[in-house]
Amino acid sequence: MKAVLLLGPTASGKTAVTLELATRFPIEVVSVDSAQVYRGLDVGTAKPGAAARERIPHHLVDIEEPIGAYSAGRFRADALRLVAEIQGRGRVPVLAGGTMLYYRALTRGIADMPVANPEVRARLEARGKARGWPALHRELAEVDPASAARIDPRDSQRIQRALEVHQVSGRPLADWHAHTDVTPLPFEALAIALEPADRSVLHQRIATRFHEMLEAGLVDELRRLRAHYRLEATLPAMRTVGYRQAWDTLEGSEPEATLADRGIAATRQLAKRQLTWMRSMDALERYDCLRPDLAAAVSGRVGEFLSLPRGT
RNA sequence: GGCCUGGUAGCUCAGUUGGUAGAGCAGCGGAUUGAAAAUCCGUGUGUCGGUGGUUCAAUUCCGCCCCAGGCCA
Repeated sequence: MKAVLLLGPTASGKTAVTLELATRFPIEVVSVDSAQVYRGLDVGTAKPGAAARERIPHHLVDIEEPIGAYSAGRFRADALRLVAEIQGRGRVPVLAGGTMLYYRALTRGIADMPVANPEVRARLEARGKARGWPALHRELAEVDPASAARIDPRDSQRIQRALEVHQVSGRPLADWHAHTDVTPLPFEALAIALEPADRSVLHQRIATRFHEMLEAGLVDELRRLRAHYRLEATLPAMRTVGYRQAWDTLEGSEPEATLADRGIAATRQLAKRQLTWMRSMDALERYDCLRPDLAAAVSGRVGEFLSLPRGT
């Protein structure tokens, strides 16, 4: 069985490519996106609209509450299940998105370690803030020297996670990692990567798109979300690009006049990190996402891939 | 037209009692195993507005010019 993987940074044109693919193949899209999973975050995540979702089934979009927390581990399980289901319907799964950790969890596996534990995290968070993360890093070195050596003493999130896993399971994180299941994907994959030949053009697109999001009511959307849910700035959904900056404006900690610039800069930084991930990954077929015939070119390649007999 | 203030990194600015300069933000490179659109690490990219003068040496002192803002006409 076959599946198409479509990776690219924000604003690289993934949506346009999937729309083109849908005109030629019976596809269903599995979103590889850590922000589009949250219901209500529509404008700022460039979520596919009602029209697109009517034409093409989209999975892993709007599956979690804004006060919830999705994860790489859940993504791997969900994506594997969905690929099988889609193939069972005789259709072609297209896994498209820009959350590279999710992509990695899918293709290279993820250790079967304990899930997030909110109570333990809250406790560690409080202690980290009170004593400083280097102090907790020294504690980590006692129980999990391998992870401590790998993690920077200032990297709050990773120190917290490593201590959490140890406290919950009694085993060091490094142990769990050493036993990561690396079973190959149960399907044949064509992995397409969209990268800009000229970064500055992507930057222009990002700026244009962010201004469009503001005009489309990004701030009002956040205002409504805040009225309906008990949101906190620390929630994953509220730390996403655009919503985080709009949050700061609504709270009054940053001026509204700088919102566009702050959002655009954050988006550029996101794109840069996504591109760093992509540079380090192999087995990708790379396309310049700025070429005018991008959708047609990818579509042609996908047609070739799907018509080839299995295994050739 | 006259006077005043400013012109230094992509932006906002600091600084050099004369020895060619540094912060924040932005940018760029990297890490990335259940919060990842997160969390971190590394890294100054510069005819110091132009031009002439003084000086061993000028971004710094002086003259003139240009530009921006303010005040007065």
